[in-house]
Amino acid sequence: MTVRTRVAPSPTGDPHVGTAYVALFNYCFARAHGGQFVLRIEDTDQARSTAASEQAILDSLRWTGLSWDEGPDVGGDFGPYRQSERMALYGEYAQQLVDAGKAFVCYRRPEELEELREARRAAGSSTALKPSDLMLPEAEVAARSAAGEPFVIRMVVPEEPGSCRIQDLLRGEIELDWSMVDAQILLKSDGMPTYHLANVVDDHLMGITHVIRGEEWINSAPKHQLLYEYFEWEMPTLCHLPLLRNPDKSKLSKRKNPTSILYYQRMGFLPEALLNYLGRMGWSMPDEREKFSLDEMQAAFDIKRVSLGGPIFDVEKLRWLNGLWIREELSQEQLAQRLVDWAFNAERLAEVLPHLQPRIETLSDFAPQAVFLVSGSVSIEEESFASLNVPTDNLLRQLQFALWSLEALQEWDRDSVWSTLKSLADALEMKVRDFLAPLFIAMSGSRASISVVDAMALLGPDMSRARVRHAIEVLGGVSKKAAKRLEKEYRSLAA
RNA sequence: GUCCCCUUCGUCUAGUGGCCUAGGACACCGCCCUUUCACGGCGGGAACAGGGGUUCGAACCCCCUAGGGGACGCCA
Repeated sequence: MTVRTRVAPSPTGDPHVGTAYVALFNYCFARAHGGQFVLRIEDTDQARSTAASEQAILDSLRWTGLSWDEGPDVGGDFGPYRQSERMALYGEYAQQLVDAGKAFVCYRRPEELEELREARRAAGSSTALKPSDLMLPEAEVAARSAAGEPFVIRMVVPEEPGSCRIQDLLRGEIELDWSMVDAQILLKSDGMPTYHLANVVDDHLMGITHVIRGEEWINSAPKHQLLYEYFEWEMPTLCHLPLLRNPDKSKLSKRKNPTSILYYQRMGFLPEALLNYLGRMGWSMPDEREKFSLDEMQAAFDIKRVSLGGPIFDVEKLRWLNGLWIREELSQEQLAQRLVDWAFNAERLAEVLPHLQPRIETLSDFAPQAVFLVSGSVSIEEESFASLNVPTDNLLRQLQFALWSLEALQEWDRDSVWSTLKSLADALEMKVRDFLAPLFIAMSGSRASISVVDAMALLGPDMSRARVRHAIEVLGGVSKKAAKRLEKEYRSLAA
């Protein structure tokens, strides 16, 4: 038995807790059955996949304590630096399908696709585009081909009414209508495969027998099943896990919650506790105990004990569990070591000291000035902003705009943060100093601290954003209505 | 809008036809321990979404309704 987790690097390089969640269940399932657990990195999207973002996700998964087996080397090593090999690999399989009449070359332009979809939406039906919808007259195809227009390869899908049956390990049989399944793009115009093709080809080449993934994939299972049929390969067993949710029950997202593993690491959660907590999401020990190690979970693991309701990620309970681990599982010496490794190691100090050395007169000045860099959150209230003499509404506006721009930021370093905030201040026709003032307080809890941009770089994206969010909340929050109005204004600023 | 998935305390869950007057945990409240605060101990309030069936018997099986979520991309 071989079980895999596909890990998708995010453009910002933040490894998502959802990835660790799925990986944990894959790990336990594989190990409990004496099988192999392997990782497969998604690198079919050139925008999100860099050597750094791949390394980041691997590192943070390793931090949680999960381990994996070396899988077969499919299509060359991972990474964009080996892209040409991978293109050749998937291109071959795509061609194989084209030759067999199971896939076709498509020269449709994005505008045309949008038009077709719009027409269907207006008709109130499914927006799935079928091969016959996409067909162009032969002369047109020849013309576009001769003009060197970009093309994609799409899969052929059934057009007649009917449904497809999918077997799910937890849900049993799921019946999905073919009318919902579109002529999925297999090979993009840049020559890279989409998830769907890469997924099936990789899994086959890697000898994957079980696929445990998020519920969001159920709807594309028919495509995958069809591809297995086209290639005449044996299909792995599918199992769809429930999705982790925000407190408002929507799919866990960084707009509403810190979702990066790095955040929980920086926040001072123990990897054992984080994994333990994730193991309690939709799953329970047979004896119902709350605290258990990875080994214990694996030993008692039974995939049938997964409950299907999407669990809400509750940081309060995670904190309690983390406290249990600290109190009950760590000796004083071990705790001391954890503390050192966490924030008081030479490497971290080297990042922080350049900013603080010029500002301290005695060694004891260090702690009060650095406290906000190691704290999980800063204690601020509405009063904290009073000295700025800016109306609350304006403060909220500035903070909300800053938050949005920071959420959109792809690279998190001093310069990127600075230029984003600077251009925002310019757009608002504000002095950078005035614009940054409330952010200063949001980050550090005071008006006197190291440069806010440096502080954000040191704190990292999730921690920084969480603090801006906290400040907004402290100031009374932004109502839905106000958010809508602000968003409009924000968009016009960006334009 | 269309299709799919889901539905036990506020939250995480136990529960697979009688053991359920529905158990545990977080959070909350009260009491005890304690020079304070935590920790710890004891206790409390708090749920089977609604309606129909099936059955001697339904949280558990079936149907309908409602609610929530997801998918509908040259993202994964």
